[in-house]
Amino acid sequence: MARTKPAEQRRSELLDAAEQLLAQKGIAAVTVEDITQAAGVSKGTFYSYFRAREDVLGALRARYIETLLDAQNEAMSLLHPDDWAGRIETWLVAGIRTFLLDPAKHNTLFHLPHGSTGDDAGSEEVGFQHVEVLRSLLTAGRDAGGLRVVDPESTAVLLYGSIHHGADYLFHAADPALTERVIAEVRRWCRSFILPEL
Amino acid sequence: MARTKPAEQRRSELLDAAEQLLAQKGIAAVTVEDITQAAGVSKGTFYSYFRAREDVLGALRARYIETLLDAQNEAMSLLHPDDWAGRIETWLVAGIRTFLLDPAKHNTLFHLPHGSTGDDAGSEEVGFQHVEVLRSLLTAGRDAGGLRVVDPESTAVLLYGSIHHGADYLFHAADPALTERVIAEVRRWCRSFILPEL
Amino acid sequence: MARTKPAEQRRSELLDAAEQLLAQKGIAAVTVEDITQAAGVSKGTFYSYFRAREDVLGALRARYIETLLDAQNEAMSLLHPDDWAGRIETWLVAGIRTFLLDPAKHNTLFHLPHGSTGDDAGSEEVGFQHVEVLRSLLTAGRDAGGLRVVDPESTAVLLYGSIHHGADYLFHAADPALTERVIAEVRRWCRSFILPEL
Amino acid sequence: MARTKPAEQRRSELLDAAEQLLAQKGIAAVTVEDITQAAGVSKGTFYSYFRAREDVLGALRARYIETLLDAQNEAMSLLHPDDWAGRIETWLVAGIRTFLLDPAKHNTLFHLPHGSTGDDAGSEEVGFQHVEVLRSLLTAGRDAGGLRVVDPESTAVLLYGSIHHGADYLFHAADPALTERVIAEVRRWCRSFILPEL
DNA sequence: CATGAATGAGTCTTCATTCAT
DNA sequence: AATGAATGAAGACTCATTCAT
Repeated sequence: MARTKPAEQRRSELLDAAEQLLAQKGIAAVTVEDITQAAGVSKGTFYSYFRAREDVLGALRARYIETLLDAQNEAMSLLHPDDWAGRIETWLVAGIRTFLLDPAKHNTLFHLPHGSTGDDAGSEEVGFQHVEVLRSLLTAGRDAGGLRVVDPESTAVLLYGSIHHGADYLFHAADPALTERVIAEVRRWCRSFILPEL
Repeated sequence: MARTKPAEQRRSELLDAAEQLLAQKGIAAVTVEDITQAAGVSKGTFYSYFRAREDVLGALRARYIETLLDAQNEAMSLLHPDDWAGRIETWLVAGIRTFLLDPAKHNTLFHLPHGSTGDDAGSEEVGFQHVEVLRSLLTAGRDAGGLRVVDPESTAVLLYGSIHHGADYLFHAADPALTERVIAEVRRWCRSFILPEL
Repeated sequence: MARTKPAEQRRSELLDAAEQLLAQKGIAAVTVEDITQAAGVSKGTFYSYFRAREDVLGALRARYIETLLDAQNEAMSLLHPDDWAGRIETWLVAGIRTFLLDPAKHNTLFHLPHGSTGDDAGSEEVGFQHVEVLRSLLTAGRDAGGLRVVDPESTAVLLYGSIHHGADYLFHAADPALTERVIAEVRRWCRSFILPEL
Repeated sequence: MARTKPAEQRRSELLDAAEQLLAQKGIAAVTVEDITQAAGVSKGTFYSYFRAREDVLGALRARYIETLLDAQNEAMSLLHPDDWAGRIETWLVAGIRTFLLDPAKHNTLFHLPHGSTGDDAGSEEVGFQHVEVLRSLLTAGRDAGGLRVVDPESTAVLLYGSIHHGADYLFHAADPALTERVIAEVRRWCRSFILPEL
């Protein structure tokens, strides 16, 4: 009955199953047995791939962030490298849009009981990676003379917060018109606020 | 042995104890016994004041939001009513500062396991009340001719997100200098972005 | 707010409330608070009238048995004292009929978790009083030459068992026709089995 | 530390332990921990075999009834098929005797708090199976011309009630002499009441 | 006498984790 | 490597009972 599979695939299957369940029932309600059952393996197998139940979360979060960043970067890559404001705008809007494709996934992954995994959850929760990407963009754009930014890091923090919360808010508001208006506002911010004065 | 107290006080004490513990250990980790012990009452007493363990959260969240809004409104009230940009700036900065006075409290109160209480938790989580206050300010300021805002609601959503996440980020970054820089950036936003062109 | 009432009445009210609730929810599910609330008194008051929660049961059982016996004896009293078989028959049938008027009451009162009140519950459960009445009748009838009974006590035990269980069974079967047939059978028993040979 | 056993055996052991304890302390007083401790397993194991504490009852009742019926049928099988009265008499007396071998077991198994499991508990409590066997015997005996019975079903109900309650009564009375006298009375009933007139 | 806030022992149930097979 | 039976610590919740007012 026991069918050996490549370790990486097993791990992936477990991760997929967990993600699915997490989105459905929330973190607290998903048991290890739920996950292994959904993945079609025995309970014991879980512990060959993860040291503890909580470890899945870290992996899933990393995966989600990567996916999101990929989507944003890909959208951004279509624009001309010199179009700094446009690229940032595109990057931000892609973030909102991608999030809204499957908001439940993000919510369950990142709205965690504090202190559950420890303290490293915070860095992911707070979007260090995203902020870092934004900061780089802003800095590069400013250094290249394409953006008017006084403090790239602070701006990155606040800008990321805008869309991060904005997306959350839009999900809860569930108002498509508002979504478009907020996106328009983001674009406006990028244009008026970031564009160089010339 | 049983020392009767006014119901409202008992409830408050339980709430205080819960808040304290929540900030320390996170929601998931706080047991009813923890709370009652900290409040100096027996386990059973808890259930005279709350129907279930989860009920405390709603109360605490409401309390936190109220406190935060009070602090922001109070700070804002010191400025001249016509100083729209200044008032908004002050309101926003007061939010960050108040949050940073006890960031753990906010984090544990609002970063919940998805689907736990389920219902209206989302609206609190997403800061409907704060956004609403901001929107009112922006609308009033625009109508009074003191602010240049295209879409007050969208702006409110994004602006609130900026400081909401900004505060979170600053807490995790734990860098006082960055805090000041971000606050400066917020001020800059308010000035350059919201002030009328004249 | 505290309104003093004659002790006996208070006790009665508590008993009534308990009986009502017992019939509705079963013994295990009825709490002291349920009872006191239904009786319109405070929890503490309960303990002025009963030493413990379980004491109500004894009282209620006694009350029920008394009522049942009264009904049976009254029905029996309408017949001529010399009509031994008829009186016994009437007494038995009255027992079944009275029971069927409110079977839930009996069930909740007597189908108890064993050992709950201790051991004296058994005597009530097993109908010592009823058996004793029957035994007296049978003995008297035999001694008066009106009944053919070899062993009045054994006969009483078995006869009482017949109708006791018969009533229970009829309640569960919920078949009015069967009820009448069983009652007819009881009458037949009494006639053919108990009547003197002449 | 974990010693795996065949599921059926584990289940049996848990059932045995529960039965033992039930007889000793009554249903309400037996905790899941009592049972698992007596069975030598951990508390959690209980819930691998039963969905809830209450589930044990159904299983035990079924087991008891089966055992009792087996004993009665076996005793009856020793007699000649045509000896209808004798077979019924034997069946009845075997019921009493078997019951008296371990009366506590029956008492605790069937004297339940009303409404606990609720559903089909009643049919077991009221001895549907036993009554059915008796009814069959009486009908067959009558049809074969070996018994004088007007209404087999009613007779079965009352007859079963006689011995059912009789056994209970005898257990509580704890008087061996009375036991024999009651059994003699049962025999007399069967002879005089059921035998054909010839 | 009556009240009802407070007590706290007692139960059921869940589930992460282990480990003999 | 995989299995899944077994573990047992942990926690939520109930409720009979007490007692200060």
